[in-house]
Amino acid sequence: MKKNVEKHLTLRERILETIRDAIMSGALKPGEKVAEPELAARFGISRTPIREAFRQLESEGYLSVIPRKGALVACFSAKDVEEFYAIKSILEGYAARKACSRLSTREINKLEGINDKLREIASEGDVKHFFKVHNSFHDLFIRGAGNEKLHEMIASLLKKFQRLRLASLSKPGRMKISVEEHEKIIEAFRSRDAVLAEMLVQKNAEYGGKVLIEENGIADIWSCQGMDL
Amino acid sequence: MKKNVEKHLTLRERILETIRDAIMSGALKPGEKVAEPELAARFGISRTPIREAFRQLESEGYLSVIPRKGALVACFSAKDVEEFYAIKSILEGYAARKACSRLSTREINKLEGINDKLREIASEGDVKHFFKVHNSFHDLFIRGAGNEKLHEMIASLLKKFQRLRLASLSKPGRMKISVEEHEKIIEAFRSRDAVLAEMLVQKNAEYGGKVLIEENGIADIWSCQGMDL
DNA sequence: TTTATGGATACTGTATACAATGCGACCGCA
DNA sequence: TGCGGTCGCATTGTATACAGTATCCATAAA
Repeated sequence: MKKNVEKHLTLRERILETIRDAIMSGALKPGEKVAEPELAARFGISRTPIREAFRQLESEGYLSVIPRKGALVACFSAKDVEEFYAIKSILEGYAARKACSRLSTREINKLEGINDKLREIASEGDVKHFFKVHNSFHDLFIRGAGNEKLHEMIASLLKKFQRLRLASLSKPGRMKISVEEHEKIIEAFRSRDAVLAEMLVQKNAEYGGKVLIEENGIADIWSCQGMDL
Repeated sequence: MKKNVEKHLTLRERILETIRDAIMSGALKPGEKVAEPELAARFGISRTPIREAFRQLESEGYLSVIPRKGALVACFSAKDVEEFYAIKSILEGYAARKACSRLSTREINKLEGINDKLREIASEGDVKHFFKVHNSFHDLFIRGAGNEKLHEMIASLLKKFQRLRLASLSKPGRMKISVEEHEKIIEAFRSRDAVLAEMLVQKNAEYGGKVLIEENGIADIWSCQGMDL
């Protein structure tokens, strides 16, 4: 009776989104155990769709399922973070290089518009809002590379590490710096300097990682001390 | 009573491997429908573990599951192939660049040893054997980059497109050229020329893709004409 | 007091039963 | 003959029941 539109989604699909959101938002913490019967009771459904959702979440890297023991929310080690930002840097850098010759003037203007908005949000200090708009900035030029698989790969990678990136942007002054970096990137796009654009985007990504690793690390928040995988 | 060692694998894990192998080897063709009841009957198990395996295979990109319609083996379009080789090129290239300064002389010698073996197999014309050893060559220097996540990403990407790469290597003369390219790559490693190594590995990957796309394409074998998604 | 062993409990893995939806064939009508 | 609708079957989605195993706690022995 409520939302007939999305009533055609299967229970599995809905529970999948629910759990994934809970993990990304931090409601479910890394290392925390996720029990099937509890979720089944909570949502008033059987274990079957939940188990199927678990399998997908495991493949996507959100859960570590240990046979006959159960599912744990995946943890990040410092090395994971380092590796993540390295890969992000390569892939986004490549996307920027390719996009440089493909972006229309109209799209570059749109990037400028997004960045103007980001500057505004940054001065207000609304990190979550900044994060959303920030994502659309990157999304735009990554799509511009014209490689759909690449776009998917980056998107799923970013999704998995969303918490970390949010934490990175939350560091004092990070938002402002981000806006300035974007400005330079836009400049490179305008002058169709592919090499420069790639370099700037790479630096941008690497900097995001450094901020997290250097300042007292992530160990206290995201890793799972005393837990083996 | 048969194989106690691997008896501790769950049915789901075993059926997962079985289906994935069937897809990678081509026993299950792209676009072909995979029915749960049939598999259940064939292996004498219930649908439950099969369904869970489907969810993983879907996340990994081997199956396209359409709600209430069933599972199809995923298809490749020409664009998929193009995009795949582009990504492979970037990631492997980066791995080579990083590995260049990290590989020990011992490891480089091992690469040389593998390539000698490849030359031998190439002259015999055993494509499947060549393929296996060829993979170990790439695996070695990709691991050498010291980025475990990168290694995983490349591995899962290659796995998914295994059929294509095998087809690429099967083109006449491709194996011999591959050996020669490897030689140059090893040379670059020896002289610790990271930029050259990256460039060569990229070219190597791109060439593998070109071979497939240019020569009468893949459309006749791998794509699914008249099928949407 | 500490450790080991036994059982109870709770959870995972699998099977089966049932519900709901989609597809196709057959029949009726124009 | 062609088109449309309805019925029935097959397949997918979900629930439930059962079996096997791991964990925890209590009790007993050293």
